[in-house]
Amino acid sequence: MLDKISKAKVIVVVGPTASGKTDLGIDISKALNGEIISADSMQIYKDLNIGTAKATKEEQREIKHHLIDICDITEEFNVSDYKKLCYEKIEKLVQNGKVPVIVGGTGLYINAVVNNMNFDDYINSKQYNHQKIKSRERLKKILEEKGKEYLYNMLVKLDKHAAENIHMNNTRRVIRAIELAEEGNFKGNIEKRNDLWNKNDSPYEFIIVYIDIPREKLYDRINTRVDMMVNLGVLDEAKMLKNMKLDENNTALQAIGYKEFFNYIDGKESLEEALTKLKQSTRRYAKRQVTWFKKLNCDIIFNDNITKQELIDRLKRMIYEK
RNA sequence: GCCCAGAUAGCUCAGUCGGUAGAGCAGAGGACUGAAAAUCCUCGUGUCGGCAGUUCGAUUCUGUCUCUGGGCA
Repeated sequence: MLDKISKAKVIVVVGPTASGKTDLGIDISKALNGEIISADSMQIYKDLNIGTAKATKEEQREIKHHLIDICDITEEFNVSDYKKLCYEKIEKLVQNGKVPVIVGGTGLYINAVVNNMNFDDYINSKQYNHQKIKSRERLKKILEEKGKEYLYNMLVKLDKHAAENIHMNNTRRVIRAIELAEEGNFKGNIEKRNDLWNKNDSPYEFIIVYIDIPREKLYDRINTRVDMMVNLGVLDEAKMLKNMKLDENNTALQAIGYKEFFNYIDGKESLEEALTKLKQSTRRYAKRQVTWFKKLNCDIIFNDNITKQELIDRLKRMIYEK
């Protein structure tokens, strides 16, 4: 009981893409003396601004945003990096008397923070970049030559419990699990899995706000936002990214909002077609996000039944009153 | 006006030698523990264009009508 009271409160704003997280996060931060910590696997990268729907420079001047623009496009980054940096930021803000407001749509990152996922054998991914890519190429070659069944059996031998949780067809995650097992990280081990959930040991108490928008309305917002991005100049960003000739596995290339324009830039497709595809993959992404957040234990659902002011008042009470 | 080809799931189409039907795409649901805006799994009942005829039985055969392509006038 005493424990709970003494824990620093952290607000978390989640919701699908285009649901209005950025605006809500800023409004909450303004009202509660907060600063924003982004939880977004793509806004991590510098130079991807319009397509990732980053807060504008003006918005960032109004309210400080953290964990945005911290990597070059060529750099590797992963959940454990994120979790570590995020906890460091939270600690710093708390010490400065600020309310941390985590805003983002990357379910895995949110999960890692909120459930205090344990990465005690932390390895800085940047240092191991080269080695990892080499081992990934090796595994991909095995997949190509011997097939997914062979690859899957490799994992079964290395880490049976990890294999049980991964479908054989999900070769990408099979490869990732083999990589980890070969590094000595047996994530599938049952005892260890239980250890990974340390929610109650987290030094912070997370107050999760989920933005809930009717599907139809969300899809409308996605469509108009995509059109807006074109006017703002995503195509220039897409061209820049394309000209970098990055490795096909590069994380930044996975971002929705750039690769969809590549065929148009090459003249193989009309702009219309590219936009249709982009809107579609954004909708699908939003759907996957909704699935993810449904599982999260949210404290407040922000929908038409509650005004923004009511939400803020409620958060205020939760933070300052016992 | 005449001739030909179509009309089947939201879209594109397959199929049923007559026993009421299935793919791809779209869409929906789900998973997710070190690449996650990625990756993967599951889900297909629809007056088979309308009406009539033949038949035990028609989406399938026949006739007719409507509509859509294409050709000839």
